[in-house]
Amino acid sequence: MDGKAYIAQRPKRADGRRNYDAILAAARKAFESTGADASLEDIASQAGVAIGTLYRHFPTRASLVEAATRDGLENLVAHAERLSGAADPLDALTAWMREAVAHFSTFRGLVGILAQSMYDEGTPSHTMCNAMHRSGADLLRAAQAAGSVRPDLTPDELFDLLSGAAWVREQAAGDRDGSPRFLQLVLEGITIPRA
Amino acid sequence: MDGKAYIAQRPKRADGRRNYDAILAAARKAFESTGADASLEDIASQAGVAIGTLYRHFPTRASLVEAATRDGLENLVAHAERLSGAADPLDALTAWMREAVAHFSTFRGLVGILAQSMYDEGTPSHTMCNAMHRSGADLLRAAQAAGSVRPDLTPDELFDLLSGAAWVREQAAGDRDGSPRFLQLVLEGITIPRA
DNA sequence: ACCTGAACACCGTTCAAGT
DNA sequence: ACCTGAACACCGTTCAAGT
Repeated sequence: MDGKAYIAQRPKRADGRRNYDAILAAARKAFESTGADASLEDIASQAGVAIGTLYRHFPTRASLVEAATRDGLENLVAHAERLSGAADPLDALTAWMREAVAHFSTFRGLVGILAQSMYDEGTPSHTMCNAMHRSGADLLRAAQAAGSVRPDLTPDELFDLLSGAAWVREQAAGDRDGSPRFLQLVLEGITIPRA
Repeated sequence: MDGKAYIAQRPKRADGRRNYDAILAAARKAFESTGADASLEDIASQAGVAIGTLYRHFPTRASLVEAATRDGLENLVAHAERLSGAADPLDALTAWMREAVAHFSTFRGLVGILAQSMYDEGTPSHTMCNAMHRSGADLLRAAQAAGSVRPDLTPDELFDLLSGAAWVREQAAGDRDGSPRFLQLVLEGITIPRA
């Protein structure tokens, strides 16, 4: 709520940096196989460090999740900037939306954390969520200005749709992944047919 | 996976039935305030019984969730049957969809349990999910036969859309509930304008 | 600055003893 | 048939002692 969330930083000392990296690698693996509520003790032992070391670098689970997803979400924002000003703003928006859904559902439980972080300043991922919100809003505005997307759709609504699609994807066990179709239905619902 | 999930039954002996009911009441209250992962010990103590008694009646958390939501979801199915054969099949479908979203998001975590139960037979809520699937499919088919809904939409996809809307609603903290708008966008996306 | 691991707390789950 | 609560297991979190 007060924008004071702790953001993990890569240490300067060599041993600290080695452990930091090992914990992040173990965390990504554990999150992907077990979900965002994977055991922190397992992660520490997989990384070959004591549990206190994990807590020293990542005082909360949220700070670990933030650090584990930071690069991927930064890429998503960077890609949006590359797409902005594209020849076809609708193509740009839909391509970005597909990518966003994939990133949001990197592991089970992530999209819920991101959805909470979007409107809670006291959360480590809030800053990144704000950046994504801006990126998405820019692409949306361009597509609306081109007359390709219904003009009454707000950025908040866009993110609800993206999050819903990502959540459906995260629920899907292996085969039955309804999210491409989900997103397709959403897209056909919000786009304006070329006359 | 094997359809052998334990379904809680209301005991015949008076003291057992009293405790069973008290546990269910406490569970509903706890689920609504804390979510589906509310502490079972808290629920037991709120109900005025020992933890062993809770486990006797509800051997798994899933069986308690199933029992706590059984009546509400039965009503949803019953309502679908009343709506079937309505004068306007599209109105019937949309009314039912709104009701379904409300029921699916009775408390935080429920829609995830239901989404899992839909395709996992080894789960207490699977039977009820099947019934809801049938109900929704009937209303969908009627609306499609009337030419009101795009004919390529499958019941599975309908439930993905409903679940997505319910999940958005469950994430929303108090005020910002995007689910009515979410559902509205979905509905406008899947319906066929009357010519 | 950073690491370790024992210590504490909390909660889920089981089960022997009881009515 | 049903209830109780102690006992065990597991895991998150902290912190004093160490390098």
